Amino acid sequence: MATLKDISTELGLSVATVSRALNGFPEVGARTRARVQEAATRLGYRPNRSAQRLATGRSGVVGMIVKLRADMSADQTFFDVLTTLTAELAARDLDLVLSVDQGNDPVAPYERMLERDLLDGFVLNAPVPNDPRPGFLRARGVPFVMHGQAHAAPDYAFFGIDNRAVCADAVELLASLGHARIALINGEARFAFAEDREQGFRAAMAVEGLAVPDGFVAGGAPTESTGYTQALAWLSGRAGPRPTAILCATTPVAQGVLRAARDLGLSMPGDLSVIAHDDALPGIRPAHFNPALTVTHAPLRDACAPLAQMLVDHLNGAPPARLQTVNRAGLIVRASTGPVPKGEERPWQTP
Amino acid sequence: MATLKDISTELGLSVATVSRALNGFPEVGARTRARVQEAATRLGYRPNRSAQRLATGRSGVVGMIVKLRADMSADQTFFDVLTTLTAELAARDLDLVLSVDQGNDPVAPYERMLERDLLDGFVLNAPVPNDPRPGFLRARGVPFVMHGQAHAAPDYAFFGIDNRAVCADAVELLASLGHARIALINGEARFAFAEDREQGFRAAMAVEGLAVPDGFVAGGAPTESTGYTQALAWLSGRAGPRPTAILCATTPVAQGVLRAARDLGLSMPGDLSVIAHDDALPGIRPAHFNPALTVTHAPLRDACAPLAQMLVDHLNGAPPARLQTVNRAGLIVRASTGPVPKGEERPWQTP
DNA sequence: CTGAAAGCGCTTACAG
DNA sequence: CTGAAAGCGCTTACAG
Repeated sequence: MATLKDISTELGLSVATVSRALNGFPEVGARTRARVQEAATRLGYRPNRSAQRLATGRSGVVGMIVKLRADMSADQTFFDVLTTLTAELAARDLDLVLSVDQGNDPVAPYERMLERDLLDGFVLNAPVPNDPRPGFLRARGVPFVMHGQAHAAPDYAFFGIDNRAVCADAVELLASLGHARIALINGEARFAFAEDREQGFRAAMAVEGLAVPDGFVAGGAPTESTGYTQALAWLSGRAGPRPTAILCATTPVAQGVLRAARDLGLSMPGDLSVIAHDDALPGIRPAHFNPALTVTHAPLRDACAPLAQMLVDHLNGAPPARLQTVNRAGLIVRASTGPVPKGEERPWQTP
Repeated sequence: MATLKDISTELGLSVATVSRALNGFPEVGARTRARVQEAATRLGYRPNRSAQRLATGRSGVVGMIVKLRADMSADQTFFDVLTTLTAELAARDLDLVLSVDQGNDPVAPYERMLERDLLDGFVLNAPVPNDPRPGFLRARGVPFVMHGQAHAAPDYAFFGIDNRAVCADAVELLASLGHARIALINGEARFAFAEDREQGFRAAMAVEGLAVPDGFVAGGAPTESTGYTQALAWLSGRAGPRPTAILCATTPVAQGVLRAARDLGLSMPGDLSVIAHDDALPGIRPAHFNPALTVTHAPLRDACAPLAQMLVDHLNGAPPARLQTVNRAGLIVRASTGPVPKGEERPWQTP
C-alpha cells in the first residue's frame, strides 16, 4: 500500500506538500498538485483512514440506533434508508455503526453507545413528537442530524419533508373533485410525521369547509393488511358514513385499500378515490397498481445524501441551525382519483 | 479522554507496561495488572481505536455486501442477522460496513469494496451452490467467514446448520406418523441452503421408501403468500395428487399454508400435517399459530457470535479450515402434525 | 508556495 | 517483570 512518503520520495517533495496537494489546500501550486495527483493514482495511493483519524482526532464513525419493533420487517422503509445512508456516509469517509435497542428509554441507548464507542456523531431516525434525543445529545455536545423533524422550530440539523403539505395537497385535490367525506389512514400515531400529517389533514379540511367525522382518521403499521382491514370497515358501511375518498400513509396501505374496494365490488375512481403518500421504495410500482395510484411523491432515500452532507458540515463546524432542509413532496395524479360519485358532492354543490 | 500516558503517569509506570497489562500479556505481574485496571476504570480509559489500528496495521473494519432484491423487505431474516452481527462484531472491536449491490456479477462488488475501503475481511451471506466468492477472496488473501455453506468440503471458515438434516428429520417424523404423500415448499432454488434441503428431503423420502411425485417440490420467496398460493394449488386437488403433509421453508410460509387449509375447510392435523423450519425471527411465534406449529428450530441469529469469533480468530492467524461449525436444528413437535388420515396411509400399512 | 518537525495514541521488538 | 524507543501514516502550526 502506497503512503504519502512513497509519493513524496517519488517526486522529491515533502510529505507535507503531498498531503496538502491531495487535500485540496489552495496554497499548493497547480503544477505541483497535478504531479502529485498523477503519482498518487499511478502508485494506487489510498489514504490510511486510521492515520487520518488519529491525526485529526476524529473517529470517522457515526452511530445510528434502531429500535427493534415486532413489525420491523413489515416496514420496508428502514432497509432502503439504511443502505443508502451507509453509501452516502462512506462517500464522505464515515462509517455507520448500528446498534439495536429493545428498551423503552429513548436516550439510554445513546448513552451506552457513547460510552462504548468513540463516535463523531449520530443520525437520528424515527422522530417522535417532542423527541428527547436532541436535548440529550446537545447537552453532551454530540453532533447529530435528524431524519425528519420532531419540534416546531428546531435548532438542530435535520432533513425532512413537509408532512402537513402532504395531506393538505391531497385534500385540496380531492375537494376540487367534489369530495366531502375524506378519510385518512395515517402512520402510527407515535411518530412525529404522523402527527404532522394529521394536523395538515385537519387544517386543510377546515379550509375547505369540510367536516371530519369521528373515526375518519385511523392509523397503523404501514402495511397492506392495515389498509385492507380499515378500508373494509369503512366501506362496508357498517360503522357510520362511508368515505368517498381515502388518503393512505404509504403505497402498501393503498394496496390494501384497493383490494378491499375490489372485494366489495366498488369501482375506482367511480365509487372511491384513493391517494397515497409514496416513499418510492424499491420494488413497489404505484403506477402499475390497478388502478394506477395517485400519489404525493418523495423518495425516502433522497434524504440520505443531504443528511450525510449535513453531518459532515456539522462536524466541520457549521452551525446546526443552518443545516435544515424541508422538501416538498410532488403530486402525481393518476387513475385512482376522480370526481366524487353523483349525489355525494360536497354540501354547497348539492342542489 | 484518558490515554495510556495518563494512566502511566498516574501510577509511575511506563505506557508499555500499562498497554501490556490492559491487553492481558502474561508477563505482567498480578499486582501491577490490578493497579492498572483500577486506574483505567477510575480514569474512564477507553482505547483509541484509530491509534490501535494504526499501530497494528489493521483497519478494524469488515465488509458485508448485500444484494438488493425486490423482495428484500419481505425477507425478515436479513434485518435480524444484520443487527445481531453488528453487535457481535462491535463486541470484538470490529465495525461492519455494508455495501449494497444491484448487479449480476457475484464478485465485482467485493473488488470495488476492496479498492475503496481498507478492510480486514468480509462476512459472506446468502451462499449459492459453487459460490465463486471464496475462491476470489482466497486468491487475494482476504480473510472471510461465510454464513452458510456453499461447497461440499469447504476449506474456508463458515457457520451453518445441517440443512439436509432439517428436511430429513421432518420426513422421518411424518413417515413415522404414516404419511406417504409429503410435499415441500422450499426456499428459493438459487440458494445453497435450498439445494441442501431438497437433497435431504429426497434422500430421506427414498430411505422411507416413499415416492416424490412431480410437482411436490416447490420453491419461492419465504413469505406467507408463497405458502398460501402453493398450498391452495396442491390442496384444491386440481393438479394431481393431494399431499397429506407439507414441509415449509419458513414459518411465514407455514402461515400461508395454514390459511389455505382453513379456507378449504381442512382440519389440522386431521386432514393435513404441516411442519416448518423456524429461524426464530423476532415477532413470529409459531407456538401461537393455529394450530401450534411443529418445527425444526435453529435461531438464525445464533450464527452471529460464532461468525464474529471465527473472523477474529482468522484475523489472528487461525487456519480457516479449522473454523467451521455446523449446528443441528432441534425438532419441536406441536399440534400441526399428526397421524395420516385414514385411507391415506403409506403403502405397506394399507391392507 | 514548500519543508522540517512535532504530535495524534497506540503496539512491540529489543534490552535489561 | 518493566522500560526506553521506534514506528504506524497521517495533519498542521510554524518558518521561511
